[in-house]
Amino acid sequence: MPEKPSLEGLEGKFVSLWESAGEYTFDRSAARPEVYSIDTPPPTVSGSLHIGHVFSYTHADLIARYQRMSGKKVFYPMGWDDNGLPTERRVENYFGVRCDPSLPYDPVFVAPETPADPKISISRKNFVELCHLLTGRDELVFKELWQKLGVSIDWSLEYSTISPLAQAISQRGFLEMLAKGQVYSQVAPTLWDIDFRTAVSQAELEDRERPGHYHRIAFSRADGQGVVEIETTRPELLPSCVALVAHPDDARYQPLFGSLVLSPLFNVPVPVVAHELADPGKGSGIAMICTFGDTTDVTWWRELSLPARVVIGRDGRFLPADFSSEEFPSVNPEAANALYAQLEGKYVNQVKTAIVTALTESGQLIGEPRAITHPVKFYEKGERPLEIVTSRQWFVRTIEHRDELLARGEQISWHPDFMKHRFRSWVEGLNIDWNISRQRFFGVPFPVWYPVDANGEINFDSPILATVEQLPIDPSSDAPAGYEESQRGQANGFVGDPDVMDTWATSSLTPQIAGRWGTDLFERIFPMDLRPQAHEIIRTWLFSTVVRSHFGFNSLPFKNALISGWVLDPDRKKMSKSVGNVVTPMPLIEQHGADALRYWAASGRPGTDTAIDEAQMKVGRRLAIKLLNASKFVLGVLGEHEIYGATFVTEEIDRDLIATLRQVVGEASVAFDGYDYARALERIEQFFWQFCDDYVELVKIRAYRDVTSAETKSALATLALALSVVQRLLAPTLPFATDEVWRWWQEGSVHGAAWPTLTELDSVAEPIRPSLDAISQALEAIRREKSLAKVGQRAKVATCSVSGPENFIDAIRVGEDELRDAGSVLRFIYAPSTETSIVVVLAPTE
RNA sequence: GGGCGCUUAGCUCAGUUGGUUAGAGCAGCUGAUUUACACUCAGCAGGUCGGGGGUUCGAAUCCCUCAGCGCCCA
Repeated sequence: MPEKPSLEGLEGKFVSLWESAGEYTFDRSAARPEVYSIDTPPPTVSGSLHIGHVFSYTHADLIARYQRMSGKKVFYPMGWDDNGLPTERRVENYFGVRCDPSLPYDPVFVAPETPADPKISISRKNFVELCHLLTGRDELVFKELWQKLGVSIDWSLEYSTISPLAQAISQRGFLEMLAKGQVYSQVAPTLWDIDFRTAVSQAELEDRERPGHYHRIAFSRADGQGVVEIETTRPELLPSCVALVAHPDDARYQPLFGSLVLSPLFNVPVPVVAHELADPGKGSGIAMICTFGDTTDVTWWRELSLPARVVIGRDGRFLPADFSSEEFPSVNPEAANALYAQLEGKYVNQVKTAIVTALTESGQLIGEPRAITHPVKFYEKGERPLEIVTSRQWFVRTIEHRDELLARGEQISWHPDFMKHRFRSWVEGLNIDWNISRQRFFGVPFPVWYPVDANGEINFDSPILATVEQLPIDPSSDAPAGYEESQRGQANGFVGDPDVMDTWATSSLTPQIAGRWGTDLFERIFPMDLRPQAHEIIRTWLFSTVVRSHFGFNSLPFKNALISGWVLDPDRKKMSKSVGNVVTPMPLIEQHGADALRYWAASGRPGTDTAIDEAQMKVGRRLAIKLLNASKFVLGVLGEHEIYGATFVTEEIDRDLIATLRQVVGEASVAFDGYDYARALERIEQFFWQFCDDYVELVKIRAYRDVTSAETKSALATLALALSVVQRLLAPTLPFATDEVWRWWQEGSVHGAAWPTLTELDSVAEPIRPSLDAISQALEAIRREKSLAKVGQRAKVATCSVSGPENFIDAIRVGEDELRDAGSVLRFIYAPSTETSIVVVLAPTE
């Protein structure tokens, strides 16, 4: 025990101590019922470390530590999400490179020290190597934070989502879904980011309010009987118009259904059709259907069996189109082609301007465009609106399983409960199957090749599948069984599937990856007990994990979902890179200590957004310091004597202290069992300060008085018991300070000690009546009197007059000796009364 | 447009099935002080519980309604 206890350096000391002792190593022999398993979120290592990490990972760790002390074999792995677009972007910017899959591998390529400008184009393999290099570095930085924060992870279970293990499991999961018909590939209109040049899924969409204009445009009727006016925000899609649509009940347009109109400028005859999704109240009540302006266009195209007139390419530029062809059957192809010649190769905004100008000249733009603000679909990481392009993609069937997935959501125990609404409303709103293919580079490839026929055509309908034993494979460098690498891309040869999986297609298998699916470990940990995560990824990570587990195992992936809120900046604003208010955790840990940050995090209840509050961290730090000092003091009082057991607790006041503690243990355990770590801490903390400020002050003198007396032994036994219990109660929240003080007098780590139980306090008899509250009231009255008189707390009290009902007076009598000692009271006077009062008269000062 | 959450002291938040005078911490103010702790201790002050209405012997708590803030979904 140090002379002057301090929190300084505890993090470094215990991180290595725990690691070398294997304190948190999972017992691989444990059977499922003994295990508490945690489906730890693998953070995106290419994002910056921020305080939100400290927040939610502390919440999970509080539960992990509680369960471990309660006797469970805790499975607490750690993974890093390093595959996917965030890493690609970081690598592009960090080194100044760009992936060009058409380039050959350069075995001697060395990345520049500083970002190259302009960007260097490199092969896919070189690019992927740089991704590995950078994520490897990033992961070390992340690991250091988790360790310094005292998260009780078993680091031998570390994994990353791009690792061969994760790739093999992702590929196996994919092949199993394919075998069961739960995944399919299709050439279909897909939401597409023109900058990243990849498909995106519904889960990655976000609506952003953007200014736009309604353009009122006149279509001529083919029968020459006037015009039909439509309104559109996307006049640039006029060349891709395939129909006009109105609601079937709309009397204004019923006469037109089935008739033809001519698209302005391009003069392509298109039918007027009816569909319920047309909104009679929007614009003129009739809209044009294009290929494709939005997802409703896709629905109309599909349900009304309309032709497709594709004009927007994968890079967002307008594709060639021939208005004398069957695809674009203009009645005036020369004029249409002449106009279109000016549009080809241009971006959406340029085409829009050109078409609006042309419409104005032709007199088919009615009135001025009307400014509006409307929601536009963006890829969440993207900067330009999504387009819809037709491409081959892999989809997981979610829509047809909607009801089963909703039922799964109901089976999860959500903490807090109301978070289940997030899941439900997301599943209810699903309208596209989950697209899991991405046209990118740093991800898990699909374990699939396609045969090339004698004419050089790729046969997508009979893919060549890898076997589970081969996994992981990369179809772009591995040849399928029965083929030579030289046959790649050749007639009668093969090609590899060029895409990689959506990062959630891998992350949705975290229980399988962490649990080493296929080994006995998996059976010991699945389904997991706990999924801790933040609420913004309910629709991605949580949802996709439920899907995979439902399909693969007909099971929930985890029983409990502990949802953390967001960390807001000190002004309660959402943190974001663009605002520049993102807070990095390391300096805060260095300044306040890990226990202090954990204390702040632990005071943020599940699901509650919480502002960064350094004042609260300081409170946590004070609590940790108080624990050091109180422990030092109590152990000093205990001195070299033997530690008296609970049976020595005989004095009324001591028994009442233990009775109170018993209640705290009960409440804290119930709270932790219900994932309410914040409530548990609140009760424990309140008891601890009361223990220090009142109980210890009261029994100090008795504890020193006569080591052979029963009353002193009772005080020493109570102090020892309460100290041991409090140290353990605080261990999940303050792992560093508690382990420090625990080791001053106990064997091993507090984190391997048993969580306090009611049973271990059973041998202390209940007090005859509660007395501590009344005694504390008296102590408070004495202190108040001295404070008001502005004298020191050691000043003498002439009389302390206690009046009240019999049980109140009896309670005070129980603590009379202690009050006399702690308050320097010379004389007590008792008077029975119906009213309770304590009157303190100070002794005259000399 | 549909849904969820929040609104309690200057600030951050507790407040369980409705039940004495609504609590805590921080900040503020007034003091104490040196054998556990100045990263201390004691005390004081501070609130029409967002507004309105209702149920009830009794409402921060239950119901209705309005307003503001935040979020989710469409």
